[in-house]
Amino acid sequence: MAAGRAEALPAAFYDRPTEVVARDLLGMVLEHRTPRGVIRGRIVEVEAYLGPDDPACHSARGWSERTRNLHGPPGTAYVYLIYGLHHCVNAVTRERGHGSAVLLRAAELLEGAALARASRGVAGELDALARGPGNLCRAFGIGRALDGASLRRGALRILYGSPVAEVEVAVTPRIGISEAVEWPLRFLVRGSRAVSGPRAMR
DNA sequence: ATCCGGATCGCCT
DNA sequence: GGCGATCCGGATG
Repeated sequence: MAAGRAEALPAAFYDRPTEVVARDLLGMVLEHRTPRGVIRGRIVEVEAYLGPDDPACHSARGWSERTRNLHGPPGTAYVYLIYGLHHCVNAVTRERGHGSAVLLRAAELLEGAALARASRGVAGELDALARGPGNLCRAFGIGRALDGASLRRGALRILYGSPVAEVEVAVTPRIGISEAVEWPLRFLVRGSRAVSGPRAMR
């Protein structure tokens, strides 16, 4: 796959085992073109949710109206509300109907930091703007309106960036779940100051 | 009809 | 490290 071009990742990128997609999303670029301007960030932390056989995955409890887009074609955005106030954005993986996805947990802002700060309503440090899945969605202005949107065309896309070398990647258990707690499905860029979670998880 | 708990965050102690 | 904010789907009666 060609690197370094401002081109959206193709469906084939997403139509692979979810752990592989998750790991390969590190270093790719999340872009949201809004009426107010463009926000771009380098993805530095993700988690894989494997599908019906993964008890921590929303699809483990079958199909529902809320999780409809988790079962969409590869490269679909699955956005949902958690704890009544935070949004989380996922990239759907594998074939349509499988019900697996990668949660985007943190990004380093490359462009549109002022816009992101405005959306966040905070004057925080740059690295904290999109640290954590809820913060990432607020910084990028991602809400339920984007649930089901294609990440390959449209306002919200994931573009080629620079692949992250193996030595730069750390793998840990996922954060905030109560099932399959030990499964090593969280991937992060070592040393990135935008990564969320306690130090022990980095 | 009601109740529960969640892939979180920021402020409090 | 603990807790409240605040919504909605799913389970239970």
